[in-house]
This record gives sequence, C-alpha cells and structure tokens, in this order.
Amino acid sequence: MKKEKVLLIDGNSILNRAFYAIPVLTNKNGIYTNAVFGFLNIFFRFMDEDKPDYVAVAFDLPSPTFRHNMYDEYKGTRKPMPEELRPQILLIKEVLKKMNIEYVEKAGYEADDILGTLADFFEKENFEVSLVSGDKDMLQLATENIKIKIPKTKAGKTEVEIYNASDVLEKIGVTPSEFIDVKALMGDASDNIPGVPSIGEKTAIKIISEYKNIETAILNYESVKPKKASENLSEFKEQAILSKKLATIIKDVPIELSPDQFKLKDIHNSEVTKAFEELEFKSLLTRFGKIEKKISNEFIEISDFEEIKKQLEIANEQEFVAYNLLNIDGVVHGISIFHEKTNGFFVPLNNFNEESIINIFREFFESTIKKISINSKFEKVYLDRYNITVNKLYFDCSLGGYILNSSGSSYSYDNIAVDFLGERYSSEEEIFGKGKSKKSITEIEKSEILNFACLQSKVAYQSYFIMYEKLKENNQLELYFEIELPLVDVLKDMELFGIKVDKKALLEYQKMLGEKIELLTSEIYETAGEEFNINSPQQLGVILFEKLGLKGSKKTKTGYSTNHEVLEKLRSQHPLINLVLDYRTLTKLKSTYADGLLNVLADDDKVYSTFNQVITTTGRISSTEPNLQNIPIKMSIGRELRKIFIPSSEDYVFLDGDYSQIELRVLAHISGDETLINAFLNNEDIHRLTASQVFKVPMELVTPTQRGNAKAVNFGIVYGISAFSLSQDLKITKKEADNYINGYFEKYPKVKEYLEETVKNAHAKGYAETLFNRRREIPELKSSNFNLRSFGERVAMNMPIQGTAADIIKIAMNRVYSRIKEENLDAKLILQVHDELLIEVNKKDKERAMEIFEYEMENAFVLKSKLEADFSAGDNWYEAK
DNA sequence: AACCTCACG
DNA sequence: ACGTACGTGAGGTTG
Repeated sequence: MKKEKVLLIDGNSILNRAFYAIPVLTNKNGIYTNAVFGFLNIFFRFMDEDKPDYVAVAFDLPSPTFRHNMYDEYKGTRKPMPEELRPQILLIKEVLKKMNIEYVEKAGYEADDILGTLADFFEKENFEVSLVSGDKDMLQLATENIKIKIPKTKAGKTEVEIYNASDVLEKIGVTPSEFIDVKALMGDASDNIPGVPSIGEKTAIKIISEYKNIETAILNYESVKPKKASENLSEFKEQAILSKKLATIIKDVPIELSPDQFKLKDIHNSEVTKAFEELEFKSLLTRFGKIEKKISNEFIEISDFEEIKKQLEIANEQEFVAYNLLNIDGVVHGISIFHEKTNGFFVPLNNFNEESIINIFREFFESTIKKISINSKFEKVYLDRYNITVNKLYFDCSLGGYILNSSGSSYSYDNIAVDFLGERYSSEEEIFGKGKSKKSITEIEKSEILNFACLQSKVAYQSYFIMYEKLKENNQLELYFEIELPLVDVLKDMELFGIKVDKKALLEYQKMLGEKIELLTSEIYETAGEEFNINSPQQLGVILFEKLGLKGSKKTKTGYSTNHEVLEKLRSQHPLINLVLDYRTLTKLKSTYADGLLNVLADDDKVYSTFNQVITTTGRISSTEPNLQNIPIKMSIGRELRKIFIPSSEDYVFLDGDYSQIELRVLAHISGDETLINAFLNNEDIHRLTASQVFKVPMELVTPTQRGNAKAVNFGIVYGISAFSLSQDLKITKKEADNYINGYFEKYPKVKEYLEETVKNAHAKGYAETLFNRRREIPELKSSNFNLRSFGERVAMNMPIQGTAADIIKIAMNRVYSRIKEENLDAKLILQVHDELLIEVNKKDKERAMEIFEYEMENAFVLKSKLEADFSAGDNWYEAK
C-alpha cells in the first residue's frame, strides 16, 4: 500500500523568512500582511507539489515560568521581533484555523522540538514525512522517511533544497545525528548556542566526520587539527558538551497526538475567501475558485472578413470600445476587441493576411469611438506603418495604473487585473516562459492564445471605469488627460522620427577609440608586469592591492572596490592607476556608445529610441535601445560624440532648449522661500549665492571651491540631504557638513520648513506628490528598519521636486508639439533629456520655431521663481548645446 | 542573474 | 548606533 503523506511546517521559521523576503505590505486598513502572504505562498506551493494528506504547523510558545532554566537563559539575548512582524503571528494562526489546518504549540517548547516530536511520531505511524523549515538545524531530523525541505529565494524565485538522511551525508559530509555535534561545535549566535571558539562550519564538519561525535573528539583533542581548534576543544570542553544539549532537538515533547487531528479538510471555504479578500491576497484567491474564471467558449476567434466587418459594425455603435494588439516581443499576432455588447473576439494575424485584416480595422481605429487600450504608444507606433492614426484614444490603462501608483513594477494586463479588478490571469511570462526557453506562439495552445488576447482588451475595458473613479477621487484627472495622455502622441512621433546619425563620423570615432585602447592595453600589461583582464574589477583588485600592494582599498560584497573614487585616491601611488582610469573612460565610450549605437543603427542611418512613460517612480520618462538620455557631455572626449547626432537632411538644423536650475526653481516655488525666489528672479548664480550665504562671505569674494561646495549642498537638498553623505561627497568631516547644512537652513528657512512638512505629510498619507498631483506611494516610511525609513524620507523630499520638474517639461513638450502642428511648421521634437528638449527644424521655419520653443518652455507653468531656459541652434547636438 | 562600474539628469 | 545621497539604462565579468 502507498504510504500516506504528512506535511510539517516550521511556523516561526517560515513566517520569519517570508517577512524578510517580501517588502512590508499592508492592506487598506494598515494591517501588516507580508509575512502571512509569503507563508501562504510557501504553504500552497508545498500543497501543490507534495499533495499531502495530513498537515501540521508548529509554533514557538516560550513560557514565562521557564525563565530560570539554563535553556531559556540563553534565549534572553535574542533580538526583539520587529513591530511589523509580531501581529502577523496571530494573524497566520487565525488564517490557519479558518483553513482547518491544525497548529501545535506548547508552553516552554520551541517549534523545533515540536517538529522533532511530530516527525518522529508520524514516521513511527509509517507516514512519508516532509518537514518544511527555513532552518538548516532541522537536518538532524532527516531519515529515509523524513525529508527536510528548505525553501531558498534565488533571483526572486523560490527554490527548494530537499534532504533525506543520505542527502545530508552526501551534501554536508556528516550523518543527521552527527550534524548535532557539528552545530554544537560551530555554535549559533541566533540560537544562543555558544559553540567552541575558532571553530566554524568547515572545521566542525571536518572534526565530526573524523571523530563522529564531540565526546570522542574531546578525548582525542591532541590530534585534532588545526592547532587552535585543538586547544579550544580542550579548554572549552564543558561548553561544547552544553552546546550539544542545546543543539539537540528533542523528540518527546509531552503532547497528545493522533494522526486524525491533522487530516486535511475543507481548506477552500468561504471563511478563508473572506479573509483573503480582507487581507487583499488577490493572487491567492484564484485557487479558491471565487474569482477564477475558467473561460470556456466565452471568447470567439474570427478570421472571416465578412464576420469581422459585422462585429466591427456593432463595435462602431458603442460609446467605449477596448482593443488590444497582441504583442509578443514587438511582433503583433492579432487584434482583440471588447465592449459591453459582446463577449470579446480575437482576429489572428499572419504574414499573409496581416495587411488586409488591418485594413478592415482601419475604419474602426480612425473612428471617433472612445477607445480604451493598455499600451497605446506601442500600438500607435505599430499602426503607423499602415498609415493608420488611432483617433480618440481615450484611455490607456498602463498610464492609469502608473499615475495611481508610480512604483508599480509593470502595468501589463495581469497586474492591472489583480490591482483593479481583483482577478488573476496568467501573465505573458507564465504562458510563454522567458529568456532562452521562451516559447514561440505556435507552441501555445490556440485556445490559450485566444483567452490571453481577449482578456487583455476585456481587462482594459473593465479597469477603465474603476481607474477613472480613482483618478477623479485623487484629483488626478487633469494630470491624466492634460499631461500624460497627450504626451503619448508626442513620444510616439519622437520614436517614429528617430534621430539621424553621421555614420561615417561614428565609425571614425569608434576606430579612434579602438586604437587608443589597444595602445593603453599593452602599456597597462607592461606596467603591471603581466596580462590580465582589465575589465574585471576582481582581477584588477588583485593586481593593485595584492601584487602592487597599494594602500587604501575598500571592499565591496565580492572583493576589492576599484571604482573611480577609489582609483582617484590611488593616483599618486602608482603610474598604473592613470592608465587604468583612461582605459576605463575609453572602453566605456567604445562599448556603450560607439559600438552600442552602431548596433542599433537602422538602415536609414537613424537610431530609434523607445521612450518609456511608465517606468520611473518620480514621473520622468526613460529612454532605451538606445538610451539617448545619457550621451556623454561632461568630459570633452565623450562630448565629441554629440557631433555624430545630426539633422536628418541638409535643410534642417537643431534647436536645443535647456531649463536652467529647474529643480531648484521648483524647490524655491514650492517652499516659497523669498531669498531663493528673488535670486532666481534676478537670475543670480544660485550656487554662488548659496556659497555666500553658507560661508558668510560677500558674493564677489566666493572662491571656486566654496561655490563647488555650495553646489553640492544644493544638490544634497534636492536629494534629501544627510550630513554623512554630504561629507563623503565633499571629503570633509561630518561636523563640517553639518555646519553647511545648518547654515543653509538658516539662510533659507522656508526650505527647511517645507522639507520637514513634506516628510511629515508623507508619513501621514503614505505617499508623496507633485504640484500636479502625481503620486508615489512610499511604504518604506512605515518600516521599523532605520535605513529603509530614512530612504523613504529622502524619497519623500526628492519626489515632489524631481516629479514637478518632470510634470513641467511634459507640459512644455505637449505645447511645443501642438504649436508646431497648429502653425504647420516643418519641425519635429526629437529628444527629451529631463530638463532639455531637442528640436529639428527646416531652416525656413527656424526663427518662428525658436520663438514658439522659447515661449512654450518658459511659460509651461508659472513659477514664483520663474522658468528660465537657455536656447541655441546648431548643425549637430554638440553645437546646439 | 547578480554585481560592479559608469554614462546622464 | 544604525549606513546613506534622488532618478535612470547599458555593458562587462562572474558564479
């Protein structure tokens, strides 16, 4: 007969592990839920994988009356439990009760001992036992019938290490019972097992595998190696014996046990569903069938042209219609449509029918029906190749999700469905896989593709109504409809137009770099006395700090730090350093920029970047493939690269507009600080002014160093300043940095007030916001972890400043874009670099375009501190800036 | 995939 | 006492 299976769970250990693996989560009532959520995920994973018939969970329950025994004395020094975790112990127990899962606790006993007792009991009852814990200590319990399973988080995925008795011997090198002695020798601070000094895991395993137990090892301590271990083994033998007692998990906790009480029954009941809804565990609700919809025949696939036309006629009568282009890695495989009057339909595309089918949809796309979509910029860019302009794109759900909370990881339909509909559907990754093993669409069952495609437009349609209400409630409709949605078209045109590259010049630049790098490489090998991979920080570290013995190394997680800051300090110690620094500069330029740009250069000698509108937490846009927002400018050799970016033909020139100090102006405006506002109104040199204020010298006597330091202070203020970081940055003492900051706040008191107010507000509301009501949730503020909380506070100070600046330039982009259209100018907005815009214009329209450009940038919004920008024109990006 | 480094605002 | 700047994207090495 097949053995019955029991799943034993180390409640405290798994809850604890889950707590630290998942960022702090709360439901809308502010109840902490991350540990419970993580626990349940692990629990259900083992339910699915092991399919046990019986389940038991063990918890610690220390008893106050036990305080005086030796065992508890050692427990006294354990760190207190974080405030966010404590209530979750009760919570998980409540949830387990609702799921009819039996948990076991006994005053004065740790979960370990209860698990030992349970495992032993079930093994004797002839069960197959799985024991899940985050703790290696459990390995001593492993037998051929008791498997210890340890979940480990690797790269966001949970992998499980499984050990039976022979696995322990194979992987650790000792038997399970010998593992007790290993642990006793090495000790464990968190369990307050003293161990034997100087013996760590490696030595302990070596000793025990040789002598089998502590007692024998002590008897033969003279022959134990290494010497230090031998001495300590003798000197601390009592401590070693005591450690063994502490490390031994007991198997006879006095509890009444019968298998029946642990038999699984009715986990998926309405009580649990209610609890999960309350806790907002939407992804877990799926398994309870409540929300999950096994969609069968709900959606239809259509290929017949006449039928498509008929369906589109119905769509044409609706007020709102959601559509989706099924996009897998940039390739469109079909179109789905959803609205009130249908269940949704999907039209597959292939190379042969694509053009004719899209032409059938043309009328729909160009019609005045209000359209709802998820990733509309991609779709607009795609449809442009058929010369289709989507009209009345009314709502884009990815933008909606982003505005409602900019810290989301992605706004794909599955995430939107969970967040706004409380429904869980398979993500692209779940269906197709990822990386190398990503499946092609032909490998997926047709019905699944049908579902996947139709659900996207269905989710878009249904989410729209919910998002709209939330945007309204948050006062974000204007941000949505006046700023973000119009920007889709601006960015779309920027992506479509691209930017022209002087390929010949770029190739020359690449060649020049290649030659210089080659020379430098041999020079470096010669100076170092050997060949090594200069690109490897590890190898470079060995050369610098071991072979050459240079002083002043800093450590990273994996070895020596060799970053610019460290190398800079070493400059004078060895001629190799300068060579390496130059090498770094040149290889960076070559691989990231010269090679990188050539790799993405299209046949028409243009690069077509993608501008992502829903990535950053502050409201900025980002640029990828290629990233055109980090083209070198600070160093002259890098800056040269800007000469390769040119207008698309001879008749055109670049116009460049660059906001001056937009973030500090925003700070002046929001805080209302008169000194700062007046300085900006008079276009004073703001860093000089700050220097004169902080260092108490007249403006004209400010030294370049003072100005530089003041500039760093100004930056620091915007980033959410701390004296420590400022001192690091300026290489001064913390005390001096403190003085700078105090001096700053003394002279700009309203800034101080504002920053304090903002942090206070963010604490109260849980989010920070810009002048235009863009929000960023900051859950870190609730953390009991000092670092996380401090980070939250810096973010709370920075986000409104960086974000408002981002809002303003977006407004400017929209206006410049529409003015160019209205006045029919032969001009294109082609680039945005956070505080800078680049326009390409036909020389005939240059003057008018410049007028509009200047006006719209500087009047995008009225700041008390004024918006100022610098403008110039040129035949390439280098000249135009 | 994680980490380090470095380009920009 | 804690351990730090804010926001990005890309290329290279390494386990």
